[in-house]
Amino acid sequence: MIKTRGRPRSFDRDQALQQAMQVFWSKGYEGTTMADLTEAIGVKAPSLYAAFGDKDALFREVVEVYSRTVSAEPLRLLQAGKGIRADLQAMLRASVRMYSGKTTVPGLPAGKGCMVVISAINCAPENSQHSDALSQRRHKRRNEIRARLLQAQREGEIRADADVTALGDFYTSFLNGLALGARDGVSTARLAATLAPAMLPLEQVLVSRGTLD
Amino acid sequence: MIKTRGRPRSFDRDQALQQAMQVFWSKGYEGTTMADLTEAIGVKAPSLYAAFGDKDALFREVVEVYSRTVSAEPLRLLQAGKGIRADLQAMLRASVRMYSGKTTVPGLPAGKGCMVVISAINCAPENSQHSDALSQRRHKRRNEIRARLLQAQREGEIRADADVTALGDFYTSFLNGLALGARDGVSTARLAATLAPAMLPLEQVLVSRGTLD
DNA sequence: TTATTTATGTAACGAGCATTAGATAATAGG
DNA sequence: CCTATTATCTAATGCTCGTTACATAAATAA
Repeated sequence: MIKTRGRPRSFDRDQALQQAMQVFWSKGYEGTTMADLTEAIGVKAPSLYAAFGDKDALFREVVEVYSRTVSAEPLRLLQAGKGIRADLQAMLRASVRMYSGKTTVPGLPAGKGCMVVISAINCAPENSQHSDALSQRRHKRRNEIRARLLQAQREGEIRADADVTALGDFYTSFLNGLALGARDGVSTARLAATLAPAMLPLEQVLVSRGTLD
Repeated sequence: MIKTRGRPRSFDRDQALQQAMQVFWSKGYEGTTMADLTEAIGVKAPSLYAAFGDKDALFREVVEVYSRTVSAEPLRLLQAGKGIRADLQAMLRASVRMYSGKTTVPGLPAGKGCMVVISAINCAPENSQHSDALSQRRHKRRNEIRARLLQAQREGEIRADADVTALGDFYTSFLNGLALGARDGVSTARLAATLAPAMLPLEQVLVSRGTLD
C-alpha cells in the first residue's frame, strides 16, 4: 500500500523544482522556455507536464517554494525580537547576501536579485496573472515590514509621532532597489555599504538614541 | 529639392514614436507585439518597418527619446545648483511625480514606473541586448547621482569624511525601488511620504545642519 | 505469468510571433 | 502625359513556443 503503482518517476520532484527555480530566477517567466526547463532538469517535456501540469502551474509552484524557503529567512530575522534596530538591520543584511549570491545553473547566466522582484515585472497580457501574483507578494512584504514597525511603535521603541507607514514604504522601496542593483551587477560590498545610510531614518525615530553606531 | 520624392508618409514619425513609447512602457519589450504597435500607431507593419527598421531598432529609438525627454527632467533638477539638499529633493519629487503619472494608451493598461527600470528586466537570451542596454543606462544614472554628491562634497556642502559612494548607491536603490512601487500601484501620496525619511541620510552628512525642516 | 497503472520519449500539432514579397497607390520631376 | 520614387496594404513565410497523441518501458497486483 505504501508503494505507488506503475512505473516510478525517474527524477526527484523537489530537486526538479529547485532547478526550475534557478532557471526562472535567471531568465524570468517569459524568458524561460520549456526547452530550457527540460534541459536543466534532464527530462523531456511530457514528464514535466505529468509531474507539474503546465508551465504556469510549475512557475506558481516554484514561486511558492521560493517564498517558503529562500525569501523566508530575511523575514524571520525581521521578527527575531532583538529590537527593531537589530531586527531590521539583520533583515537588510540577509537580503543583500541573498540578492548578491550567485544562483547558477550550468550553462546559464548567474541569477541574481530577488526572484519575486525581477522574474515577471511586465508580461504580455496573457501572462499578467504572474506579474500580478508577484506584485501581490511584494505588497504582502510591504505590509509585513510596516506591521513590524507598528509593533515597535506600540512597544515604545519608536516614537509615537513617527510616520511608520512612510518609514515602512521607504524600506520597501530601498529593498526592492537593492534587488535591482544586484541584478545590475553592483558588487556585494557596495550594496552592503548602503545599509549604513539606510539605517539612519529608523535611528532618527528611535526612542532610545543611545546606540548610534 | 526641399520636398521629398515619392508618396509622402501618412503618419507623423515623432508622434508614432511617442505612441510606441507608451506601449513599450506599459507592456515591456517582450510583452509588446508588432500587432500592439501597429494598432496603437494606426498603420500596418510594413510602414513601421520602412520608417524604423525592425522591432529592435524601434525600441532602441524609443529608449533614446525617453531618455532625452521624460527622464531628463529629474536629472536637470539634480544639477540645478540650488544646493545638494534642495537639488536632491527636487529630483526625488520629480521622479515620484513622473513614476506615478498615468501614461495611458486607449485600450491599454496604464503604464507606470520608470521605463528604463521596468521595460526589460529579464529577457530571453536573444533579447538580452535590451536588458543590457537598460542596465547600462541605470548604471549611468547611478554614476550621475554619485558625481553630484561628490561635487557637493568638494564644494564643502557634505562633510569630507562622508562615504558619498555609499550614499549615492543608497539613493539609486531607493529611486529604483520607487519606480517599482509605482508599478505596484502604491499611491502617489504614499510614495511622496517616503521622501521625508529618505532625505535624512543626506542631512546627516551636511556641513550646515541648520535647515533641518 | 498476465493485467493494470504510471512514466517516458518521439514526433507531431496549432497558435502566435516578427518579418517580408509583391501588388497598388500617391507624390514629384520632366 | 510618362517615369521614377517612396509609401501602404494584403497576404503570405518561416520560426519558435507550449502542448499533446501515441507507442513503449517499468513498476505493482493478482
